[in-house]
Amino acid sequence: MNILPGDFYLKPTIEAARELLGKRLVHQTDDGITSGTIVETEAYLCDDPACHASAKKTPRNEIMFGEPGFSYVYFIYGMYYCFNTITAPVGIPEAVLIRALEPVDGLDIMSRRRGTNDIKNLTNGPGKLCTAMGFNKIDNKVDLLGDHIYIVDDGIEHNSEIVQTTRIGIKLAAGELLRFYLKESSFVSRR
DNA sequence: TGAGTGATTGACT
DNA sequence: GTCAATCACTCAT
Repeated sequence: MNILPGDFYLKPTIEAARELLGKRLVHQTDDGITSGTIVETEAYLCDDPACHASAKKTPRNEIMFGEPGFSYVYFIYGMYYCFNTITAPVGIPEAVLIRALEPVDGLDIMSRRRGTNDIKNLTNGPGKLCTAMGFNKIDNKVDLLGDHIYIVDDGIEHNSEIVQTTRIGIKLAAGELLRFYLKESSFVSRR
C-alpha cells in the first residue's frame, strides 16, 4: 500500500485534480472498509467565483485556508455531502472535489448505505459517493495521511484518456474547464 | 424537468 | 437577535 505523500497536495490544484484520477480513496469505519478508484474530479481555485472560499473566510470554509492533505466535507442541499481534498499551501484556499468513484472494497456496505445493488449507481455522483463511502460532517477536517481516510496509489495505470471539460451543477464560472474524468470509466456522473 | 432539502450567509432590525 | 435567498445535488416524474 502506498499512501499519497503530503507534498502531493502542494501541486498546482489543477495538476492534483488530474493526478488523483486512478488513485484509490479509502475510508475506514466501524462498519468496515470501503474504497473506490477516483474516476472524476473538479478543481476549485482561490480566484474562482464558484469556490466556497473565493469571497471571504467563514467558519464553513476556513478549512480550505488550512493544511493541504486534509478533507473538506460539506453538507449541501439539505441532504447530501460532498468530499473534497485540500490542496495548495496554508493560506491559499484551493481544493479538489471528488465527484465519482469506481467501487473497489466494501461493495456490500455501500449497497446497504445507498439502498441499491446497482454498482454503477453507487458512487457516480458527489452526493452518492459520500453516502456510499459513509462520509458525513465528522469526516470534515480529517488528515488524509492518517489511518481513517486516505488515498493510495496502487501503481495501476488506468490506461484511459483523461477528458477535461466544464464543471457541473454550478452557476458561477461554469465555463471553466476544471472538471476531469476518465473517458473509459462507466462510473462518471455525466458525460 | 422540477421539487425537495437544511446549513450557511449576509442583510436587516 | 431574526429572516430569506442561496446552493459544487438527487430522485422521481
